[in-house]
Amino acid sequence: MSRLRARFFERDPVTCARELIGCRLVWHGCVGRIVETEAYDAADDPACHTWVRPSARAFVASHQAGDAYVYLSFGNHWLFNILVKGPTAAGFVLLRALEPVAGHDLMRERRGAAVKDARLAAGPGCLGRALGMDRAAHGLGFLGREDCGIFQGEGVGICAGPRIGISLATELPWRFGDPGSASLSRRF
DNA sequence: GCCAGGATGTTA
DNA sequence: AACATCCTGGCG
Repeated sequence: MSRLRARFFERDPVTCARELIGCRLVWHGCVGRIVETEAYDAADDPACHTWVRPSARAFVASHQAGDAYVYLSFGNHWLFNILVKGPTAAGFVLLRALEPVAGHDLMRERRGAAVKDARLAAGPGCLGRALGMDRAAHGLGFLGREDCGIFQGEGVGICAGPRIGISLATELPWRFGDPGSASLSRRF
């Protein structure tokens, strides 16, 4: 299985978001198959943080492709994005859902014993919680770390639809997923 | 099953 | 004031 390098993220966010479906995320003892992502474009996407946040624009300028962009949403949910930054485009890919592959015990500890395995990281907030995400991960170049990374997966059917939970640019079909997965945050 | 509402902290 | 969310409870 081949490890994704920063080069993978030196392309436009929509392409990256789509091609991440089916890949495996390794994160400090947890492994999950990426089954849902969203793309956010730094150039002209009103839903992207760069649209209204100088701090997000500064992040893009001062970090490298593949670095983690992590922030707190609604006061309790750490959302895990990956910086995409190439010659002609920049933005973020939000990781929205994983199918647990390994580290179930760790994830269950953080999410609660009652949560079904398939639902441990089924949603961006749940994913952050399951992985133990917090501000310490923000800005981290994790692709090359021993205990972290993303690895190529087998090809799967990928579908697209409108992004979830936003109020601007809702017409863009920039949510991607494996429609057969039981770990989607919502059905397509 | 579906929907409305509240918790909660950071940014601007 | 808004927000890239989640869980609960009320109602069919």
